[in-house]
Amino acid sequence: MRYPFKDIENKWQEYWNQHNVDKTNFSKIDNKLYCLVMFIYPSGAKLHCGHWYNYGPTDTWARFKKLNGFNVFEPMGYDAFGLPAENYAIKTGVHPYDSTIKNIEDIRLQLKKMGCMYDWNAELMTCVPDYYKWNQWLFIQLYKKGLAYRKNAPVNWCPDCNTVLANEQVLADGGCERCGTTVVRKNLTQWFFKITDYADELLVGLDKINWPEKTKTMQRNWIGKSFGTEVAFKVDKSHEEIKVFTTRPDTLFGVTYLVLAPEHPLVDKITTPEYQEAVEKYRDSIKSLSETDRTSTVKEKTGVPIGAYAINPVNSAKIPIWIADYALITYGTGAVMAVPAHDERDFEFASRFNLPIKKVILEPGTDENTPLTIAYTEIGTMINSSVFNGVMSDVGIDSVTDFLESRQLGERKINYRLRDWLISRQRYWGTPIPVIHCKDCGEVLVPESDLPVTLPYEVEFSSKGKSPLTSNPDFMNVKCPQCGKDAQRDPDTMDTFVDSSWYYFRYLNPAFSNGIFDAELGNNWTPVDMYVGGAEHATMHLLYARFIHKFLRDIGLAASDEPFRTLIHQGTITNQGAKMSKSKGNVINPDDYIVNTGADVFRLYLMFMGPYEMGGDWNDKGISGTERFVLRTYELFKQYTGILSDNTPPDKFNIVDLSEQEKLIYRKINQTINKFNTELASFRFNTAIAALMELINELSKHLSACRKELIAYSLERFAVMIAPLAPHLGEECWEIIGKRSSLFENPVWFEVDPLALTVDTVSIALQVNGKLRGTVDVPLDAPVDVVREKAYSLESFSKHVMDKSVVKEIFVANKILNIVVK
RNA sequence: GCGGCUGUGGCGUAAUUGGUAGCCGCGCCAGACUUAGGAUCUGGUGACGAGAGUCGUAAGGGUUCGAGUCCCUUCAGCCGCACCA
Repeated sequence: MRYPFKDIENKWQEYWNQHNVDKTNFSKIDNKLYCLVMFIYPSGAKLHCGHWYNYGPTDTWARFKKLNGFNVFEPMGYDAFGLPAENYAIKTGVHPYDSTIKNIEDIRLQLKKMGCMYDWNAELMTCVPDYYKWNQWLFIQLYKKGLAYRKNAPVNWCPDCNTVLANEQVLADGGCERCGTTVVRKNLTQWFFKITDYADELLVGLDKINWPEKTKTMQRNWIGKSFGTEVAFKVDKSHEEIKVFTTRPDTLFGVTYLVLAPEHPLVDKITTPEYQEAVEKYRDSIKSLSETDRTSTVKEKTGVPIGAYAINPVNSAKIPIWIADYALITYGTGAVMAVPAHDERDFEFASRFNLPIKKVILEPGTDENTPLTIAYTEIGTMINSSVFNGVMSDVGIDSVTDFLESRQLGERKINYRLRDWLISRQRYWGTPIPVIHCKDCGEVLVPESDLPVTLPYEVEFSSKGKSPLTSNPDFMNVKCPQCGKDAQRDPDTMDTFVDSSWYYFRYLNPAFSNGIFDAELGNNWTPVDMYVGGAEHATMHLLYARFIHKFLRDIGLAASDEPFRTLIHQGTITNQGAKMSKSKGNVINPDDYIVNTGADVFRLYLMFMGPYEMGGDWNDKGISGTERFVLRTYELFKQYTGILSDNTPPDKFNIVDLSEQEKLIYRKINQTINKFNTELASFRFNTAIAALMELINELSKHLSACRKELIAYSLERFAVMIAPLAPHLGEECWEIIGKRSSLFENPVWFEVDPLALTVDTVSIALQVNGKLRGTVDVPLDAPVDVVREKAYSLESFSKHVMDKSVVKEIFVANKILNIVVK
């Protein structure tokens, strides 16, 4: 390849750097555009193809916007805390701080070679006190509002990572999000952020943001809002009552037993002595099961009665109380009213344990005596339901609830599947929790003036199951800020998702020392206009960040309701069908490509592979195509070096003055700009590149036959379009034809000449009975008579019409003439 | 099990949104330049057929003058959810 990519790419990277081309002027806000990619998680390997696929095309979009006149801010940073660095330390003895800093240095060099217009003044990393101090500050503000609290609860414990995990970090198969090890349940006292307080707002806010529907659906399902009724059942021969949550109060008359979660606190109180042993045995038997095993729909339902009975508040029926693991302590009240006739799970359970099945909703077309083979869960007529007999069950939901509310037997209730965010981790490489535990004063916040609580360097990493920080007495032992007596620091660190919940604010001025971030800048520059990152964060980072954003708004630090206005997920690049990972040894190293073809070619190829949101399997067979394209472009421009010095192209040409070949070129240029604008605006890089390839094919055929002004006109526009895609090449081409300043320093974008978009002749498809029988070229908007006449004079067409009677004629101007014959 | 997305030449893909299927690129074939070509340029390239033509967008059916596009059934792949009462 004769294209000197190395020289050219170095040259422009140096130029951009020296002239501060990529630095954002934050004072100009009328045309601001904040373009963000999910920052890099450096605690393991270096940049791979997937990162490039995320960052390169997004930078192309940002550059396109910059050329279009936007004041673009595009930052990059490092999500630098986290388990991998610590696990690496356990394995090799290299301290997480050292390995992370080293890694970041390597990654920074790689990033700079990509030629993205990151504002390096804005670079940040989360593992330094300057940053995590504000995690601690945030924690304190949440605590003060009652939104950070500690409780003992059944939590997800990863035995391999030796730490608890948030619900969001447990995979569908019950594995740990980081290492895949099966997560077990443990009862532990842990710190939580009360995201559930924002459940409803997190739900309705989704309607206002431009995110992929799929992601919004996932968040909606994760939040899991359901409307229902809470009904109180008295326990027979006891003062206790059991509250159940149900979405089907219309089936209340059909309750034949009650189920408590095995962990339900009432179980110990109301189990009768003769059942105690069986209950304990049952509880033991399910202890070893993971949450996923317990909630698996394929597993046969298990449970035991506890000897106590409950009274149905609407008909005073005495019904047995059971415990069963299909009742979850973590959802609703931890108790279920079982209506086997109208709930599949209850039906299965009742059938297995010979519990009565009482029909209270009649399926249309059946009668009371029709036996049930499966639960009937649809709408029907209520029966065996006292005063509600004959009412349709969908109406009955409200009527029964009204009835219960009027007698104080129950009330309407909204339940969420979302649970509070467990943020403490029994790990070292994270933000220390700013709390001191005092024997007398209990949990005491570290005063804000004492922040940051600095993460000590010296710790023992392999202290299994205990927070590593406990191994450093200098860190752990402190005086209580309230009473001054000996006390101990909280030994846990925060989930790294806390770091990433507000980093987009900090980017605006990472050196800001008067607060978590510069709120004025924050108000001017957020929400983020475009956010690009992987879909795997749908119910983790992307949910947490929305929560924290709303909290920051509520304490007066943010003006908007949502952090990310538009969200796009890049597809996944796989290798031989498998996700690239270090452990599988199938990672494609982009560095090799940069050395062999240059950054421009590589990012062009990534964009050309296919639709951005689809991703695909890695295959470099086609890279020579983009290589050739770059070379052809470069050589075309070289042919016309300095053309602008003695030819000043006009803003537009008058089409009628142009020769046939000039018309062709003039139209093609304008059509391409037009197409390019719409394609690039919506991240369709592949089609934008295809349009430019078509253009260069056309240019290399006809450009030399054009007058100099039109050549200059065409090349100016071509350079501007190639620039966002291949920025070094774009700048170089811009310079070759004689432009004096950098394109990205003085952005330019050309208007389309609308007159050049219309053609004067169109090719019309001729069909007989829907089959193509030829085409004719006619003037634009030619009437049917003209087209018909031309069509019939065409033998390949007319021979299919001859000797047949015309039934119908369909004519769509400029498109098609279809004759239906018999 | 439920829900969603996807399925187009040898390959990656495109298709003005119901109107000439296969743009662009890879690969392949032929030619040009060349001491040489795994460089570059030009042309060709869905299948079958000598040709007229016929067939062709996972499979089958339907709506329509006309379907890759809309509807129904089935299959395959990917993703999400999975006892949430």
